[in-house]
Amino acid sequence: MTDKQAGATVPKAQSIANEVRRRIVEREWSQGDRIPDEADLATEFDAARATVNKALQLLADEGLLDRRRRAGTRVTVNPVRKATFSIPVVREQVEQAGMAYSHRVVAQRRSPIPAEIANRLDLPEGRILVHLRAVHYGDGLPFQLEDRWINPQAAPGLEQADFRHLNANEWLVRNAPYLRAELTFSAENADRRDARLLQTRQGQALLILHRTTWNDLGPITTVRVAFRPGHRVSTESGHDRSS
Amino acid sequence: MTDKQAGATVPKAQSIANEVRRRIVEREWSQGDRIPDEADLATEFDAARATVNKALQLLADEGLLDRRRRAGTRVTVNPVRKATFSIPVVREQVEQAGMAYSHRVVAQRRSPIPAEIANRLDLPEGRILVHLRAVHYGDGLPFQLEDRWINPQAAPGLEQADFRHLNANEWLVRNAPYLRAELTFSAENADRRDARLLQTRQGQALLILHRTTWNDLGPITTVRVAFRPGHRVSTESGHDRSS
DNA sequence: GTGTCGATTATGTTTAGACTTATCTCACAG
DNA sequence: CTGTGAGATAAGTCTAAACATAATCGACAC
Repeated sequence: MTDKQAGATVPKAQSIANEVRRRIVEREWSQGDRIPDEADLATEFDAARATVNKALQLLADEGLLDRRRRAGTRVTVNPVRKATFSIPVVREQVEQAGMAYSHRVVAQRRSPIPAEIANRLDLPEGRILVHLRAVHYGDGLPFQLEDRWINPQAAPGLEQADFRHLNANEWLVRNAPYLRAELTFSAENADRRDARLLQTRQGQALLILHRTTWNDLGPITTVRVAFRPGHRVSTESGHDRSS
Repeated sequence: MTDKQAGATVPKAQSIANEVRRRIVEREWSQGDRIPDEADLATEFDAARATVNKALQLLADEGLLDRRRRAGTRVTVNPVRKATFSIPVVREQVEQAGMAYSHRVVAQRRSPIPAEIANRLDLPEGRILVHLRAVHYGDGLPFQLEDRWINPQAAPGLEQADFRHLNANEWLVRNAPYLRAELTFSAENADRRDARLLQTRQGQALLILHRTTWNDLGPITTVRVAFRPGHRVSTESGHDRSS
């Protein structure tokens, strides 16, 4: 009685989730309330318990419901809502904005890692890794600045790669899938080098993204990305069209 | 044959997902490859097809697999990995860092919205909303600065709320669940007011978070949060302990 | 070669039923 | 009143089976 318009049929689990979500948003069931158990909802919606389970799991993943065995399901009191960002490959990002992509490798060499990087990667200071700095352009204007360290031990085949043609980001994405990643956003004032490479002034506020990835061989790479001034990274956490 | 050590039993779907993930990361199955179909995997892992389905759905949600009816399941060529941030309530954020939380309302009044806000909220310019500015402190030092507009029409009960005691963030979280949210990170140089309220210098790079939320009555609130210098927002996208 | 159409197939979704497991409840003993 | 233990209960997981649906593939006609 909620979804299921003409066009595409909405899966039952979805429409149950939508209806429950509506009841929460409209405060028919308010914060902390215990909601009917799966069996009851299954009866109400004329569905199997597994289907109701799927719907409620979904809402629990969204952070709207708290579920505990035996204790039942309650509406989350203090929803710590989650936001999902998809971090695309630079080139696609640029091209999606309708600009022509190009990139330039500023420096590429093997070099002992400084303390800060060693710390981020959990490797001993002074270990030799591949250090790479590159600028990515959209329509000839700087789009982002990349300062990357790559661990050859976790990225087999690295020696053959030539980053002047294929950018490092894409090579890694295609050749070294990761198991774990850590992302951090921060803001920094552009230093002299940032300013020069991004063609902006020193002191300009820059959005910085640090990303480190690991696989089962150890850390793969850590990178500091400085976006061009004014760049925004956004997400939309919505649901499907409901009722 | 992968998980299932002594202690807690790992759900079968999980351990199948782990094993498939391992095969992908170790390139037994590489980018673009078609992997065995659900029925075959069900046989291999001695599970029901539904269980395999659940495992593969999980990996598809992670962005590791591409699944299409009839066409089968393939390893994603260009994994656009997703990062999930949980944006907690300020007070909890401060307290989790082991600091004492306090906040101060700098301004609170009903006021016509300027063009920029009207645009963000999809409301006509000049509409009267509640405008609120507040500073949140940790151990007496500025932690973040909040500049918020609230739409009373979408937040029933707002009139009674007194934000000098309970902060707006928490009142909204508890009283106006949202259906859709939009988050944007950016960086700005602190203007004179930012600098004064955050006790820093003008021009300091600040990490800015814009958040707007909607429910079925329309836009609820939009807020610009300026974090104290050096603040980082991070996420860790990992999986469970596998094999 | 090109296009159409129908059979085939892999995934999508649901169902009913069973068993497992955490934990809440309550009665009873101390 | 406090602790303990048995029982009940709600979610967690899995299974086997069925039907739905999107796409692919191949046969056939042109």
